[in-house]
Amino acid sequence: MDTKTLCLGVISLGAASGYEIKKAFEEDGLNHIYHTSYGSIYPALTALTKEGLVVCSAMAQEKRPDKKVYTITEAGRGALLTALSAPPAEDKFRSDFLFTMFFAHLLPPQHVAKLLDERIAWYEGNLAKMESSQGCNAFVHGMGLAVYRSAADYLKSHRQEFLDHLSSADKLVAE
Amino acid sequence: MDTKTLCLGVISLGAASGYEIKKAFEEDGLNHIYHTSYGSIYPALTALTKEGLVVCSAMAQEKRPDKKVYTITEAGRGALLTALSAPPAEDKFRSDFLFTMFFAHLLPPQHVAKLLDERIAWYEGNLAKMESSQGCNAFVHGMGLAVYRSAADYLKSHRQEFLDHLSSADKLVAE
DNA sequence: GATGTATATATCGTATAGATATATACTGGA
DNA sequence: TCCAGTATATATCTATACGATATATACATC
Repeated sequence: MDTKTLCLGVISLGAASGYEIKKAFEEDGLNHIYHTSYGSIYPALTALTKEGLVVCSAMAQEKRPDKKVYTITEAGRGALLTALSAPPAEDKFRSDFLFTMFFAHLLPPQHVAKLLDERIAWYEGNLAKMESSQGCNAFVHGMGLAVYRSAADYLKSHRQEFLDHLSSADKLVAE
Repeated sequence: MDTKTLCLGVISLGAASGYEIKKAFEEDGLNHIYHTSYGSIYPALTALTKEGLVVCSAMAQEKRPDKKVYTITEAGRGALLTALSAPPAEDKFRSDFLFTMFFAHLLPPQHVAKLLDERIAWYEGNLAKMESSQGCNAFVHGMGLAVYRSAADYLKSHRQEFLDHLSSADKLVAE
């Protein structure tokens, strides 16, 4: 799913600026589903405009920087439908944290404990945010909640076991 | 977590070739935790060798292409420890599928049903593979299992509800 | 008065993903 | 038997993506 499609999707829900598209991937229903950055969004919007899939209208704002609002065209709706009809790529979970835990035996136990606690807090913080906002698509929102909840639950219920396992393995090495 | 660190981590568990490092991120315990490609691995191995963090020994093989086996150095173990001690980035879940489901109202219902069934099968297939292999790190392996299981369970238990919701929303539009 | 956050666009360099090229050997089906 | 597909193995190329940075204004907070 390239950035052009991501932008087109957001704009299909209503005219938006690059800044607002970025926010949609941070706050709104798209959070934790896909990620993107200004470095990809702005060039994508320029390309979409050139291809006639969106139109741009500059908006002068009082007390705010000028805003460029992009609106989807009929051709844009067609292109979005085509892109969404292609077989979706595999779901990918990427975790610096789990990679680090894979090598926890190399790290001081108190550092591992700190990392575990921080990640539990991170998941719980996100869960609280997600639970308070209902998201625009209940099915997608619910899936995010289910996955994050299981991650938080797993970390909480296996934290001590893992730390115990690490320290007992350490003792064996010391012997 | 850059590719150099990913390679260094795998090599720290035992000497490995670029091909074997790739496999570690596809089959072994690192599957579903982090992803990388030859386009990143081979340049990373070259850089690691130049920096003296790994050493390369060419291995001629009978009936197989030559293999370059990389072994970690003491400096490499130090560099790995330093990299693992840095604060880990946020966990990121990226799903073409969920992004598509976010716009399910634009797609034919039977196509949405097909996508749901395929994704359920995909999660269940992965779960079966993960359950049969025990992984080298029980904690990390267990987290992967927990998350995938919750994803599969969620999709199975909300599939029909979602499809019903889509068709009823469709009827409202038609009226 | 200084610092931080929010709004808003844009670009730059590096890193990454994914496809492709090359080569050999084995396996399974038509 | 031949052909296609899969597995082993390295390497590179291009397009894209990420993350940091620059710029500018306004507002809140300390």
